[in-house]
Amino acid sequence: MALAHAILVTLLDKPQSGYELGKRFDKTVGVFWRARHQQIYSELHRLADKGWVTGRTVTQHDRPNRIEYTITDRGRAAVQAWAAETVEPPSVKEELVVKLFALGTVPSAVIREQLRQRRALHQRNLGEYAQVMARYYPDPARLSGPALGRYLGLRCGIRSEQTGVDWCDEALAALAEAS
Amino acid sequence: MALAHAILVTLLDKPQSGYELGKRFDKTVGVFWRARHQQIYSELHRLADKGWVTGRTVTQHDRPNRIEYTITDRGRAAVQAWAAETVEPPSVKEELVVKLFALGTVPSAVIREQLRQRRALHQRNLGEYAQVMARYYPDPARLSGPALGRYLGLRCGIRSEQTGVDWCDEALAALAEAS
DNA sequence: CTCCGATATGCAATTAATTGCATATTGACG
DNA sequence: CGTCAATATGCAATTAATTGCATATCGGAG
Repeated sequence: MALAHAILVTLLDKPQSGYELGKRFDKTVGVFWRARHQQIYSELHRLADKGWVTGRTVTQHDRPNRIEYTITDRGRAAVQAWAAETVEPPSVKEELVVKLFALGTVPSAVIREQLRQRRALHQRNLGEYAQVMARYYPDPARLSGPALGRYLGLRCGIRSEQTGVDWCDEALAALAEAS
Repeated sequence: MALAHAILVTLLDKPQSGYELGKRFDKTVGVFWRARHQQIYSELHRLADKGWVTGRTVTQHDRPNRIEYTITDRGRAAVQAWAAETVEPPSVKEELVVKLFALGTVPSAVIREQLRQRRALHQRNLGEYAQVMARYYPDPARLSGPALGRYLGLRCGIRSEQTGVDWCDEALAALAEAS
């Protein structure tokens, strides 16, 4: 029941359509709670049924109409109640490490190739985050409220991507010797 | 389709019952691919149907009988095929960061409390990992094969728990000022 | 003797998530 | 003019995962 809350939290910022939410998700909250567009659309219907959001069709002439969702007071109350609940520990699905456990049965060259790809992914994400940081948070010391929260989320992303790069390097070094 | 492979990988080490797999999961592979016992039992049935594992009932006198599963050659082949496939990017569900995005609507004291709890969790995990490290990998330089893979998995866990602690500290410091 | 906790396995119902597909508009490219 | 990409929303089927419950044995505590 937390995708609902991830969507609500995004709507706190401003009213948005399902499509926008989907796009936005990729960059911000979605990094920490990924969802496909189908899931977002159906969750929005459920949220509307519960009265936590209201939808309004916005007629557009240059492109298909969109349905803009606004969080309601009851939705805001739901966010506050949820925020006060005990937080669940993070859930990770990290297939690459599972593959490492198969070393011995699987040739290390196969694993090394995947480690290189993973390293490149982390590096790419780091680059993107650096851009966001430079563009939106040039002066982190002055932040407060929602902006501070988003900044700290970005910092979390940066730290874990950097950790990913470092770990890949360590693993690649260890496997190079062991070849 | 990757819980199946997580189980197979664990069975590479030695034949195990569903119960053992469940216990083991908590400590090793399960850190990177969590699953409940119900899921493990039903997945084992599916794996047996596919002929990737074989089950054998072991009569026990001091406790209930258990079904010990052994990976087959076809199972081993499946592991190798899976290992060569492109690895999926890690999927994270990190509710705590989502909550941070609600700052402004949610009082920062609520978030701070949860950050403290999360920090304690990371610290606790670090302690457990340190024990495993001391007990099983006192001399990492000499490792090879499956043991090296498990060691690198542990290193991944240690690095990300440490990153978690550091990030919590950063967030707590930032929120203390902003109160 | 009864209850509790660890061991050991599992079913059934529900919810969450993925996969595959469907539809419709507009502008740009060739 | 046809096709492609981006915008925009959604259904249906399947799979994965969670929640809640059920059962059974054994040893130890009270």
